[in-house]
Amino acid sequence: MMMMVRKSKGLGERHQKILEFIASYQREYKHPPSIREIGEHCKISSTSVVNYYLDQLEKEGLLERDRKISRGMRLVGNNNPLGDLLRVPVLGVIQAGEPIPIPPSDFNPFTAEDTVDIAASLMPSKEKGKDLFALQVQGDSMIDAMINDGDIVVLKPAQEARNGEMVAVWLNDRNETTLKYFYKEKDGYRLQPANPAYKPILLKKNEPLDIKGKVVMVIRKVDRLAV
Amino acid sequence: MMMMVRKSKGLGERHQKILEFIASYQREYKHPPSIREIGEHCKISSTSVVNYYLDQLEKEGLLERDRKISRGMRLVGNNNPLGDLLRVPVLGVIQAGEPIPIPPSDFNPFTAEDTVDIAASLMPSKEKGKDLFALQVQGDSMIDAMINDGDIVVLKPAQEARNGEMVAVWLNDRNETTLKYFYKEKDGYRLQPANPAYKPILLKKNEPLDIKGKVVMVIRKVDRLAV
DNA sequence: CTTGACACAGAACAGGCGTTCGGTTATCAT
DNA sequence: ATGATAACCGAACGCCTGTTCTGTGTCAAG
Repeated sequence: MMMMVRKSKGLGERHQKILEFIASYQREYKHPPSIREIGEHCKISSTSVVNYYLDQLEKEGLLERDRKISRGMRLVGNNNPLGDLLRVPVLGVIQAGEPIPIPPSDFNPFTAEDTVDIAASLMPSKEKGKDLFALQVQGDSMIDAMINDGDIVVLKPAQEARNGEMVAVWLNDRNETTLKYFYKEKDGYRLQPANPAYKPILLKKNEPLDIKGKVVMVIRKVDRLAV
Repeated sequence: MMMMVRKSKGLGERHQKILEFIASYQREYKHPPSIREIGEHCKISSTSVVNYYLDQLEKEGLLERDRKISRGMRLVGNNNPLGDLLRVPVLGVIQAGEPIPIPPSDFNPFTAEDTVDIAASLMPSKEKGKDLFALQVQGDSMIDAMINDGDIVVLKPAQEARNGEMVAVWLNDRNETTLKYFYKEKDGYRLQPANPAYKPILLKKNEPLDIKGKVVMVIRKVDRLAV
């Protein structure tokens, strides 16, 4: 009888096939396959052999298994078609002259109507708390922050900032919220546009500084037509 | 004995609790809980009652179940912490004076070293093919396209474009690839920067127009410090 | 040729887990 | 009061599924 012998130390043909099957199965059924299902689709007649391969894939670090649990396996890292999403509520619209809404502490993302999903892998682990919120930019008011009409800005609530962070700040004299890089200087604060073609705003120490949040991400969907 | 009676037709406290438990369990263990595990954490002593609630949640359209399959349940839509990701390969860097790389047809996302995950829900369904690719912007060369140093641009391969679409186009005379809105005009083409503070580029009909791809998304992570 | 590692097959075991059914308590309209 | 209905409980049934054990054919090293 013909036997497959793995020449190289790496992955054999069957390892690859199993990996691909798990990924495609999970894409289709939204849950992992059972050992027997893997066997059927990969022409492996014994569950013990599938188990044997899964053990190897686990040793290779390509798979994680929850023993004793039905379908308790998942592809590790980049092979997993299903991944963690952060559900970020879109609280409203930001535009010149409008204050930005702040999420109430009892905010429940389950009942939020408008949310955007962000792959958790895109976020630094520090920001993965559930207090993130998003705003949709309306108009050209954020153009000096390199942010276009329609962009989605993801923010983390904050009342203060460190040098170089982009913050949403309420400008009392202009009666608007805007996005700028924040710098503390010896005689006050400098709010620097992201686009060097625009001039910074200088605030004296005695002027009120009302930071609403830090920008952690900007997302622009370009599927619509521009003007 | 005290019984919970659902006054409103909507979700009761227990429905909510079960929903939240499934989400948190799935976030932690990467697979759905069993009926008995739900019961334990939600103080429901009978598996039949959990089943009873799951049926209701399914009828409400908040849950999908694969009967007969262990842990065969998933939260529907926005409640599901695990979702479809698009694995977009980052093929390289785009900067003034550099041509952008084009993905070879035999490109295998499984072996790609550098990828970004995009929540599938962020993409219009049309673009969900696997031929998307991404580029990292280096330098300020794309500043007129409202794209900053470090931004990630997601592109769909294309050789032509319709009016109003943002394209990556090779400018032969300038010896660089750039991102502009595309417009066809009667005597040629107009390549319009996204920022109205910059002037458009006008191309005559006889000048070569070399479109590399259409921009479908721009992602800016603002966790780093700016200059 | 012997030995051992490897790649399998098949069967049996045991626990996990969804399902179902009979029964109980509380609320409410009639 | 009374029946209907919704919200439970507990136990039993039985399939699903991971695990384990015994055995076999292949191949390369000693």
